[in-house]
Amino acid sequence: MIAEVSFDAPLPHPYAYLVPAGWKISPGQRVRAPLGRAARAGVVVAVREGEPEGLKRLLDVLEDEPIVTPAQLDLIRWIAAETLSSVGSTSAALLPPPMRSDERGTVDVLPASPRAPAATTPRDARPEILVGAGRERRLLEMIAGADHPTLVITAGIDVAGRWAGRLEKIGHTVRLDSGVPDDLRARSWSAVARGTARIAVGTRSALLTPLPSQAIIVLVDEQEAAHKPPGPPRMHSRDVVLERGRREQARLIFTAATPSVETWWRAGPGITAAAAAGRGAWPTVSVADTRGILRREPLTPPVSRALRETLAAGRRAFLAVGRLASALACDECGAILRCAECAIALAYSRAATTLGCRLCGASVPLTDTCPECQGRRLSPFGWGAERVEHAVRRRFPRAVIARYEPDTRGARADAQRAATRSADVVIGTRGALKLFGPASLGLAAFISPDQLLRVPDFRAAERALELLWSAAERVRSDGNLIIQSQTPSHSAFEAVVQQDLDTFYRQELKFRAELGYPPFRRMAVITVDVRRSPRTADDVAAALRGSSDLVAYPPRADRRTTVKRIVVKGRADLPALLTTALGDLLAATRARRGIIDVEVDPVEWQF
DNA sequence: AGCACGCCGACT
DNA sequence: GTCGGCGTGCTC
Repeated sequence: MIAEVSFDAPLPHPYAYLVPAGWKISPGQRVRAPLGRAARAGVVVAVREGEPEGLKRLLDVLEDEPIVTPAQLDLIRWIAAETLSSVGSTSAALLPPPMRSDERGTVDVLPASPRAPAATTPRDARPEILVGAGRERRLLEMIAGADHPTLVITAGIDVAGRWAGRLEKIGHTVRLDSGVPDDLRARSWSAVARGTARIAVGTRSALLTPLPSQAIIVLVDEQEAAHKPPGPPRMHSRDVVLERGRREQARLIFTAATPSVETWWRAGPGITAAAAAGRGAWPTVSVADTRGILRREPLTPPVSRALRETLAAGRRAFLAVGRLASALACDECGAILRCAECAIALAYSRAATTLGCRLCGASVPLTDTCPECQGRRLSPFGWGAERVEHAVRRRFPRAVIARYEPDTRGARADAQRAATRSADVVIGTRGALKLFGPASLGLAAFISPDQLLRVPDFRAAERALELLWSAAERVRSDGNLIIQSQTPSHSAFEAVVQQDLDTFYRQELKFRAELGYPPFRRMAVITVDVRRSPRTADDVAAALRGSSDLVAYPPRADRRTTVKRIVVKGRADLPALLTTALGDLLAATRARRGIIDVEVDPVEWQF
């Protein structure tokens, strides 16, 4: 017998090995086999008869039974094809790490009996969408009331942990994410497969957990970009769940405060009623127009007033700032001081004597002369956390103010957590929102959310809505959410003011349809490393132009790095068209070296 | 991915 | 005269 093995390496094809006599090897089983000089772990993707000459022998099995069914192996193949990735790297990302040999022996991985029957006529998966107030309570009730095993997928390990705690109150819950030790995780995987564990929680690595038929798969916060982090499997968990649900006839439940535009569109008219029914308590939301206001003061009068009232009432306030720090600009010619290397605005901080580049870390001495016009009137614009803090301190000297810095770790993170817990006013970026529970704030104010709408991403408005809505849910119904903006009538702001999702999505879908964006077209971004292969970008662009069903935009250089990007649009069959068009280029070594990188259905638009 | 081979610069 | 850079190629 010959086993075809796929490895977790950028190898496009499986490799054939001789199965030693007497071994029972099936597809979906993980093995160790010699590859080059080393022994490596891989997954058996096929077993066949054939000529064994010239083949090496398998070294070892990592499990006595397959860890996935043939149907799931087929799903892995589908994911690999859709993402233009290898089967080996896709399965490595979707399966729990193999147990060490000293841990094995007690666990039978996949039993013969309860496995999902292959769907005879796959129907389109229609997830139930839980939106609006109380959606998490409703989800818990649904899981408690259902008589079927449930797999809950979250975007992050911390969220998985929180849900594990909530679900434990309903029934015994196992965790399948890397927040628990590997051996426990492997045991939980097999417990779910055997049907002895009824409720399981995990992140992306739990997406393929074998489930009995009629299982429920829940995707928590389906709109989260964190459901598609970098690295394999290069697919949003939503798309994996939809395909799995379609193949296995599973019941799918998505939760979202603000569903992705794709999900809203897929859900059909029913979601409009669901969103309307989900309108719960809501704070007073207002937009403070900053047009024509002197740019020396980050707090508009409405925000100052609300902050005063909030502090007087003994409630807490959150002031949201953008990730971009403030910069220096010339009052005479308007030039912005930029990093000579990276061309991005240098960050200005009030205390520092230098300007810093957020990208390359370069430090430039503070100057008082405009490099463009030699003018002497450089002044800060944009509102970094530091400048906002200064403004609040000046007005409210007795308030306890804490700043939330996103990338703090270790002891400093603990100190920060303590500081933000006891502060009256927390100033921070969007990451700070997770510090506050539902309806816990007296005031949330967005200092300059217009930045969110200026990022060059067609999902900018959707992202802005997500953030603002999430803030609104954290404000008490007798509290205030204030949005300071130069474009106060923007549809994302209007949606939060009116607590009306439907109008926003209708407009957004119209815009997406007109401009040919998802869900009406699929997109891909192809990145080519110019330094290592200068002509490849042109070769790729030429290859894409050969396909009449693809629209490829000209390669665009990224000033900050050595890459060029090509944006491609196509229809539902985009991955297949890309595979055909790029065939030889992808098979070449340079593709595997990461010189050509294809990201299908990108969610984070790096500029 | 890892690892070998292979051809050009600064040094025990 | 070697040690070592990483460009190119291969792994059943």
